[in-house]
Amino acid sequence: MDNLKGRAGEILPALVTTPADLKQSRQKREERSDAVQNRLKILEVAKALFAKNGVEKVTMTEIAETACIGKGTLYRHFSYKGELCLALLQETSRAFQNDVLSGFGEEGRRTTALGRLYLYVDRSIDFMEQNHALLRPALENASAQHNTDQLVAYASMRLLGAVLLKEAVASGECRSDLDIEYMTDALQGLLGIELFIYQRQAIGLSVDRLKAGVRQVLEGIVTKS
Amino acid sequence: MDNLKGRAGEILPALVTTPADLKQSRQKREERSDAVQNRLKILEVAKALFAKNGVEKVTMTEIAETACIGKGTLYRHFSYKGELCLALLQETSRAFQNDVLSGFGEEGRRTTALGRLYLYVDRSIDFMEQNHALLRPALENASAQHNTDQLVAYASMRLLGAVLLKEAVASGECRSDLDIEYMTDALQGLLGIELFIYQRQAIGLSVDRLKAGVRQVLEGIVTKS
DNA sequence: TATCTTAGCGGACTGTAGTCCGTTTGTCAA
DNA sequence: TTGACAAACGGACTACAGTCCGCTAAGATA
Repeated sequence: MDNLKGRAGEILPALVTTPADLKQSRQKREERSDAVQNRLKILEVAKALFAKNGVEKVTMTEIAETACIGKGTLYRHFSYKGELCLALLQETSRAFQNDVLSGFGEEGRRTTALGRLYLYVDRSIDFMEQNHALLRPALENASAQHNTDQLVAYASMRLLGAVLLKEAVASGECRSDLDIEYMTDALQGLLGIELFIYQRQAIGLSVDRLKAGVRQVLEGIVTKS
Repeated sequence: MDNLKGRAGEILPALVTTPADLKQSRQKREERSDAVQNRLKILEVAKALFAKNGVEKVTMTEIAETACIGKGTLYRHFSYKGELCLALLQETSRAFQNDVLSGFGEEGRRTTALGRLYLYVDRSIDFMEQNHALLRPALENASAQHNTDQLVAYASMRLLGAVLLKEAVASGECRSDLDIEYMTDALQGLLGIELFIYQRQAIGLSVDRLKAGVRQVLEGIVTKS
């Protein structure tokens, strides 16, 4: 398994760059026109099938057949269902990611480092609420898979949490003996999609309750005053 | 998806009772002798194969072939690999579960409710360290699956955390406005096997660091004195 | 326009999960 | 001991994931 430590530098830029962008800059030839067409067709078909039958129920074979392409072609574009989900999430994600990266715009600028950490939590939970159907398959087995996009997506989120935590500690708002590295993962755990779905659907907690809950945990590491 | 709320009463007794015990008390006829033999053979073969090739690599088909039984027979006993892992975990689990249920013996009696919560964390992490290879397949997709044993195992752990948290709040050691229900899930999240494996293997945190980390989080909800 | 190169295509193929159902056999009652 | 019955067996079968590799045609070159 890859060790993600210290890869922050390479990962961050990827956040604001789509895989397509990267490919174009790395490769000599552009993608062939039929390949572009097929990619679009796959995404279109997948989107429709997911909407109709639910992500879980749709098989890769079904997608290939519906799109009238061979399985080889499908797998050339997306090596498993999660990658397809990730691609469908791209548009939505970008807005979210830019928001986080920009420091949450005006709202973020008006508050402290700790405030931005809270904003990060709220936005993450909102994002999960809106996209959990695609997020689960997109991230499952993230640590086991060796899929680059998935690792990047996961590591990016982790890094953002780490940065915000570090800032909050540096600004003196959090206890200085905090194990930031552990807390980063703990935060990722609390904001994990599996836990989210369990809490929302099996336990029935509301979005606001989840936000308040994470906040309550974070309040615990705040410098006592 | 099942709502687990309020099922505490039925779940707790199951913890100290093996599936076999339950079957015996519920059914008229005892299990047929050839069935008992086959079950033992399957467990034996699975244990050996898991040890030799790693749980991930071993397939259900391979287990059936090695045990010289039909696939139907295998699936009659264990409907998927995780159930097999759960069965193999039974012995080890029981010691752990009894320990928790007994209130951590002498050590638990000498300390406070909060102390027992910390003990619970430590023991859980130790347990994961020893059994993660079987625990991951045993619990994966726990929320999605409708497997009874799995739900019981998961819900039992959740309940124990809830009880210990409640006691700690009742004894005045934790902030009284704590959202216990949320915190229960959060604790489950922090003690989740997926996060554990990620932190241990991908990030490389030590067992002691994990214990200390969870404790740091819990210290945050402790009544300030 | 003709030729060449190779990215991309597609479907046959392999391996696994999991089901189905006709057959076998352990157990119990007479 | 025998017959009846259901529990248990087992392997053929279906469905899906994912790979492989020979073929097709896009588009670069001249």
